[in-house]
Amino acid sequence: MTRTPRERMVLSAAQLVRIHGVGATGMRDVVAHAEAPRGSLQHYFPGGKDQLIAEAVAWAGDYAARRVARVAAKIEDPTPGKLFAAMAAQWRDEFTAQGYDAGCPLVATVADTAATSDDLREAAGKAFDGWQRPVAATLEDYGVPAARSTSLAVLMLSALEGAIVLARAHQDVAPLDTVVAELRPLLDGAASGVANDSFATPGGASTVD
Amino acid sequence: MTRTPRERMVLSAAQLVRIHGVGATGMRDVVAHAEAPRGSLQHYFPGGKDQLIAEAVAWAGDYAARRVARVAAKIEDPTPGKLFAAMAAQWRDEFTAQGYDAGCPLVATVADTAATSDDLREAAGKAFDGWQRPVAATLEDYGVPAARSTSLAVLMLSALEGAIVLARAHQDVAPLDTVVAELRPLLDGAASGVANDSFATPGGASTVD
DNA sequence: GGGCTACCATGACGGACGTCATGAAGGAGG
DNA sequence: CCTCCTTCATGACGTCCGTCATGGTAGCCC
Repeated sequence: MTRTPRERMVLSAAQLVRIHGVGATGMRDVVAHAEAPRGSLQHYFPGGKDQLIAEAVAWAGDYAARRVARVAAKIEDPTPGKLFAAMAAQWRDEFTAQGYDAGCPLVATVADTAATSDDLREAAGKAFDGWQRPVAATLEDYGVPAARSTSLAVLMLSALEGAIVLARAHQDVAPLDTVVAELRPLLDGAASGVANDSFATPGGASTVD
Repeated sequence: MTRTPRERMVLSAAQLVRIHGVGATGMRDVVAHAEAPRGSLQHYFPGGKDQLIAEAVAWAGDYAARRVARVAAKIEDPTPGKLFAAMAAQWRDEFTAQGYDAGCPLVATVADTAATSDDLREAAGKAFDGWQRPVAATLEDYGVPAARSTSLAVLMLSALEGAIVLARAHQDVAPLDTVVAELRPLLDGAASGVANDSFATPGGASTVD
């Protein structure tokens, strides 16, 4: 609570984007939520709404990255599958405790502005990268080969984001549990040096048709 | 092109939501895009914007379901992994051909309105169900046990939706290719009757910590 | 033909938005 | 004390939004 008004506004913007999306999040809503003076907007964010949202997206990316590091440190007997389960559990806990009003701000930003603002789309892309990097690094710590770790990190982020959307649509955490249950063996298998395609049809083409 | 103005408006609404999200899609934009008379809005959609968007979402769900059936019919020597690859390839092709402006309308609707409108959130949930059902049914046709097919369908939808978001953020189809490459062995393994948790730690708890 | 219904056209209303102009506190340094 | 600069306050402007009111046209049915 000792945060500067500027920080509060960025943080409030991120939270409001999670709930209402970029388009439906007004500048007046942000200052009201941040209990900040409205006049400060044009002072701290001369770039207008885009600058504010871009900073909120960047903050969200950093926050996600920090959260990965924090949760990874608390896993005992760590495996890739447990890391993914822990990441999903954070969303599970929030949904059950706080409801399904808030989703991922990066998804909301991409959905609303990918076609409209290159700046915001790029900011979201960098935020995703900043989130993906510690995931991949942690996977390597757990014994996943470097060549594989970024691929698995992309899979984890994709499955998690998609499950979040499904969970919100259904107001049910079941999709989160499902992707964790299904992905866990695959992820843990990658750490023990088992080849990726041990089950693939031998000699099968890697493209469809 | 022989579509009725009403159909054109629903279809245009769906396309505009894919690009701009729900909040930034205006009714005037819809009638302009559909080349429909503006006066028809209050006649065909007395429920206002919510009704129009809800119908667009429902249409999108039906369309996705039809597309699954259509693409499944064209796969030779079908396996679950090939089905997933084919579904991802449809998005891959669209991104490379048309650019990254348009995403999944269901994701955009959930991100924008999950906290605001129960009607739209529910419509999105039903649309996801209508999409998931033919996927699960096709998996069963391919030899996946019934108990497993819905779980894998949820995983496929989640991973696909998440990869679509990542692809749009990066303006690169790589995430789609990655999730297909990583998920293919797992999916194909499920069809040959291999147990899901063959790699899981024996007797391990299914929750983290 | 008269009347009824379906469909389309147009303009207006109230509100919310992002942005800007203007100006007032309030401490720092001379 | 005066001045400068950061920070905050407030009101206004122009635009766009979703919705509504009103009226016009076209075709079918009795």
